[in-house]
Amino acid sequence: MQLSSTSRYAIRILSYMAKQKDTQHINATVLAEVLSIPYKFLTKIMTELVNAGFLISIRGREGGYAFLKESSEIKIHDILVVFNDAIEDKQCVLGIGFCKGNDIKEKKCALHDQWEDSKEVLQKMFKESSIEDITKEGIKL
Amino acid sequence: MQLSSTSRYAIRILSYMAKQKDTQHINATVLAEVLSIPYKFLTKIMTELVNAGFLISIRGREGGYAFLKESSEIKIHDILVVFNDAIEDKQCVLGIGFCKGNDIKEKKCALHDQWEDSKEVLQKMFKESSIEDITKEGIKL
DNA sequence: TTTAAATACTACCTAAAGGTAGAATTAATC
DNA sequence: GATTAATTCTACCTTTAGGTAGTATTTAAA
Repeated sequence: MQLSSTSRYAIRILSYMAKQKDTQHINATVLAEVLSIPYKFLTKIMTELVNAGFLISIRGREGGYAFLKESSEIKIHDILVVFNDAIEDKQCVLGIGFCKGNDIKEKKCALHDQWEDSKEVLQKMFKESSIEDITKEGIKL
Repeated sequence: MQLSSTSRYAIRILSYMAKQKDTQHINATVLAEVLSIPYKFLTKIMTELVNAGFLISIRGREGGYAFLKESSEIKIHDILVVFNDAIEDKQCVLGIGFCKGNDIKEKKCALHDQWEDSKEVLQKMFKESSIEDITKEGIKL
């Protein structure tokens, strides 16, 4: 029960980039090094972050990546959506296709009520926390 | 961000078994059928549930599985531990090995504070809910 | 204009999760 | 005692996530 490592990498990357406010853009070699992420895997993730519209890439020599969206506008939830790691509203903790929620009592799954509460706390956290929010001085990435 | 399907199967199996109070024991063929779990995969899980001490197996003709532990004594958390799906106390949402929690501010990861709250809600749910608790009339498995 | 340093694309490799197959073992019933 | 219905063991197959390799493309600097 945890986020995929791809999602975790992505969050750390964006959070680190947000911390470097003074820098115009930053390249993959540096990111891979400071964040201890395999270079080739990181570039794959970067391309997805560009395609998702969070970043722009500057190609060629002296190139790199920079924010397209404001870091305050990028919520953790948005990142999880890109990497298929978000908790769907209707998602049931015990599986798919047999829990029909509160409508009909018969169709509730065994953990339905307990999960509803936890799910809301998690979703709230992911939907309300932006990259800017989680990027404070003194944190480790 | 969800439980492994193995864990979900295991919870559903135990929950279904707990519902059949009058039945002494129940066999794999029936379980696989009513729960729509591939028979061969189910038997693999059953063996793990036996080895974990939740169930006993009755081998040979007319055999099957029965509870060894009381269903009220089997917490969801215990099941998740068996299938390496539990949330560790120290587990950080952004990865392993770089978030040292509240001790030193410098070592907190970017989502530390937000995750702490959610983690506690989840852990509480998993640690306090027993198989008996989640096995109520009118629920779908 | 060449070179070097960067991203992008395509294809593949590896490990783990999910799932399957078949034979061995066990024990009640005929 | 033979048969049958059950669990168990060992080994393998398939899919997906995580990761790697190599080449093409882009562009600033020399």
